[in-house]
Amino acid sequence: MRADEIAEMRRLRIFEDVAPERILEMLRPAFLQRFPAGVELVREGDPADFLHVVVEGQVEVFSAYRDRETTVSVLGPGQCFIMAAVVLDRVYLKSARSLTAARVLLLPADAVRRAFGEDAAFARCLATDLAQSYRMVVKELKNQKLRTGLERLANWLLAHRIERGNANRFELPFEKKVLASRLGMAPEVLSRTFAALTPYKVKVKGAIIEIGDVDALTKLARPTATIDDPDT
Amino acid sequence: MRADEIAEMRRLRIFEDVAPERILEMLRPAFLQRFPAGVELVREGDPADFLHVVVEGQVEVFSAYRDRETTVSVLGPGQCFIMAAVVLDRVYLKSARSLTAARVLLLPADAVRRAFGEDAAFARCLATDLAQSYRMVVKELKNQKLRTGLERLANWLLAHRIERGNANRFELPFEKKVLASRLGMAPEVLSRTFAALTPYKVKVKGAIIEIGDVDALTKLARPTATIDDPDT
DNA sequence: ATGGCCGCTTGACCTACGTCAACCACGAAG
DNA sequence: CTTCGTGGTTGACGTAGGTCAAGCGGCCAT
Repeated sequence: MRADEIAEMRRLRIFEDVAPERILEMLRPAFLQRFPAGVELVREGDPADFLHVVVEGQVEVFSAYRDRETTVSVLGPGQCFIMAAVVLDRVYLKSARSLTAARVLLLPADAVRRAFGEDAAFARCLATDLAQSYRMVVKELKNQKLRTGLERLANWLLAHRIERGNANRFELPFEKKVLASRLGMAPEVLSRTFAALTPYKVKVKGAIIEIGDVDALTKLARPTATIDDPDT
Repeated sequence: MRADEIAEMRRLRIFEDVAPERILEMLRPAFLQRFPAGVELVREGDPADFLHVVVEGQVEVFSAYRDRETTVSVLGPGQCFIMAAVVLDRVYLKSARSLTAARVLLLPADAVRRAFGEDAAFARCLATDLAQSYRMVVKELKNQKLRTGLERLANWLLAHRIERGNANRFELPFEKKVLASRLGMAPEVLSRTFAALTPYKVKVKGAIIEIGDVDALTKLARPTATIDDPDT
């Protein structure tokens, strides 16, 4: 890794409050790798050799069972995945593939575990990160078990609107079939569900979404802090 | 708290590898409380004042949205809940109620956070516990998104059979309506789904379940380590 | 330019599941 | 013993969502 790359890496959230020497020690055996789109980075069931951090691009985390497949999340720069498997030295529970061309930082699992065992600041860092991840999944589980497809889409749109700085017009960050899988429905159903939102002034033209009446959509979606607020 | 109670508490899994003085320091401001069945212990959306540990009895963790409700998990002795909220100093994401009469250890949140900040062993303990909890929820999310009700029930039965020491005959640990909610279906649907398992030699007489042909049920359920194995 | 591929949409149909209501079994309280 | 309440079951029906197939439009490569 080059010096400028190392400088870039140490600003990652997982290294917050960790001593600089410790960060360098962990980065020494690490790789910063480039992948084209559509590559499987990690396969469910394999032992966890690396802690992965997305530096650039998008990574889809998904899982398969029988002939079905579902995407658990889509990660962007700064987010890392499969921390729990690395900390516990277990197999990956999910697979991951690059959705776009991507740069990924690969931290060898044993180095991470050693740092976890020796460095209290890093251990705390991982703990808070794990706690946040845990809460995210819990929210997603509630989203799935308590809401219909229409409600999930409506709430996703509202959450994404906020993420985009309250923009009432934005482009979908990934393909509709990925969104469908993330929301837990078939692509065809997503199409129909978008169509069902036209009475609420949601316009769809290709990947461009326009939310014509935020209040109407909010009344339909009924967002809740304990499911939809990422800071709660 | 009495001396014998304190001795009982320090054997809890969350205190593994934590120095005895530290444990005592955390237990000093703690309460060991008894609750009758059916009491709400924690309400979703409230700030997290206590880390709860079930010492005796059963606790149902659930969440509500609009007029719906779903149970996220049912906890028994030794398991603790809402750790993530305590560590991050956020509100509870889920509610909890006692399903039976129960004894619960209540550790004040600020004491837990102080110990987390000062004691590396305890921080690591929380981190691994959080990592395990994280993986459990991920498995449950996959269970929900990738399987039908029939598959969820079949797999739950197999998992529970193992938990009971490979007993082919056992009693349900809680009411069927709770099981239905845990599995993510209406109580009526659970009844019908049980009925649909008779061709696979599953007999139901009240709360007693008899699995007549483990192989047949396994062939139907197709359990997977990355969803069903609690040690994976 | 054009042929082919891929993502998306639409329609028709089917299945899994939720809902509502009646009914039954069992146990607690009178 | 009777009565009532609660948990569970069953039937009839409605709805959400999956599936299959056809068609459409944009985009890339020849």
